[in-house]
Amino acid sequence: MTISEENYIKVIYHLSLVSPKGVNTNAIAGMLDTKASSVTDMMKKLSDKDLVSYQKYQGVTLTEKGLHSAKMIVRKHRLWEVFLVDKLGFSWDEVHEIAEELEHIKSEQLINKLDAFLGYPAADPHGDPIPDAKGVIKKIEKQLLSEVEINASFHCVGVKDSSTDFLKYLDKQKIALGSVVKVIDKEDFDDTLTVEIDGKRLTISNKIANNLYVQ
Amino acid sequence: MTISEENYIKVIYHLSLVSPKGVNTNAIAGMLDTKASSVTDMMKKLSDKDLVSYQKYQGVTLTEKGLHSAKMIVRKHRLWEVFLVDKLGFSWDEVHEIAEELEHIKSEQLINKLDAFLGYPAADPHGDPIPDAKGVIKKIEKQLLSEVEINASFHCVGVKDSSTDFLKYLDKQKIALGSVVKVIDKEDFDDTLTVEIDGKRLTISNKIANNLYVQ
DNA sequence: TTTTATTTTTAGTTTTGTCTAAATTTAATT
DNA sequence: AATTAAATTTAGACAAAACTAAAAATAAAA
Repeated sequence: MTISEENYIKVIYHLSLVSPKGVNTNAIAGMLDTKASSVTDMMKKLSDKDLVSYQKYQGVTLTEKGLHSAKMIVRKHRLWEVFLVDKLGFSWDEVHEIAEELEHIKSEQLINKLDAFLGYPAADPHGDPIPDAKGVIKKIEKQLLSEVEINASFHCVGVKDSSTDFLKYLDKQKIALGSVVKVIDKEDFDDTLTVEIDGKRLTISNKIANNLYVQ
Repeated sequence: MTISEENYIKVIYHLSLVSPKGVNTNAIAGMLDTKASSVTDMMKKLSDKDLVSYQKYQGVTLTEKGLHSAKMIVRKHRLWEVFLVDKLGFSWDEVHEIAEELEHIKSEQLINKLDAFLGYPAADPHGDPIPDAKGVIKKIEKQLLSEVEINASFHCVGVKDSSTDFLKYLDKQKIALGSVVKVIDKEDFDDTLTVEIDGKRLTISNKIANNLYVQ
């Protein structure tokens, strides 16, 4: 499997989680910053290799084989992210790009030894679950901060949108995975929250609360 | 710089150490398992990028820029090898291939953080020196075991040929970097050595002794 | 249900890195 | 010094992965 093929498989996997009936050409092109025609070409190739099932104009889904490949790529990506943050001291907004490269390193032995070295982590630095060596993903039960009841306490366990801007905002406010959050008050007009994070009081917009997972 | 370009630069660097006057096309082709005509094509491209200086039929040498790039690739390769052996528990005959992939990961920050994480090692698991962030390589004074005087004691510090077969031989004989070697006797006829390694007596062919560096 | 708009695919090119086969240059030998 | 041998380069072709522009299919709107 080439790097390019792996990138297509990975994108189809992520889009499948949102639209499991079939992923359309334009969506893939958008994610990969390429053109729809290039996607069509690649779908034929991946279909020949039995990694996706594809019928003209009908969108694509991953085959069993393709799904497994996708999970292994995601596994590698997330394990490398843990390594970069826990061992090398990167902050969580810096690791995505580097992990995009590292996820294409081929050795299966490497990734399993890395997994052991890291202590078999369940989630990456953004709170996303890490598939095990067989591809099994343990679901992490979590709610968006925007949806929890008032006056209960939670732990931050992940982010929905992991764009650099959002992660930098969290860093600035000293919000990290594991931080304890308690919703003190919710404004009816615009859903702005007053929260207490690690004992510090903070006002948070609905957009922020809608991007932060708690448990 | 593409992965292919980096591989050419790296090979030219290694060949330059043996023939500093200029590396010839066929030698490069041999190392990269490609054809001489492909090498010629690539030399034009690398020359345009000012990474090598190249004149038809006259062989190539690295430019200042090319030399620096080569050292950075070697730095990455050897640091990753240290990581694989010291942190992940690979044996020294398993790491080369994986490091061949890892050496092409782009981030400079990554490699400097990795260097720090590993404790700024001076040499890789085969005893080869690791260039620092500026490209400076501290020479390791070393002699081939085949060339040392009888009855003196040394430490193993590296290997010349790091082929899998040779490394496996060393593993089998429990010879590792750091092992203490004392030459007891040398056969005049075929230069076979009788040595004591970590207290254990062993007979070693000249071919072996000629591949093992001591200090 | 036509017509229009959008999405997707086809057809034909481009670039990168490779190849083969032929031509050229350098090195070696007589 | 002329001839042969070896190494190197050119010319032309190919596969992978991308592109543009045009054609075809599907979805949306009148």
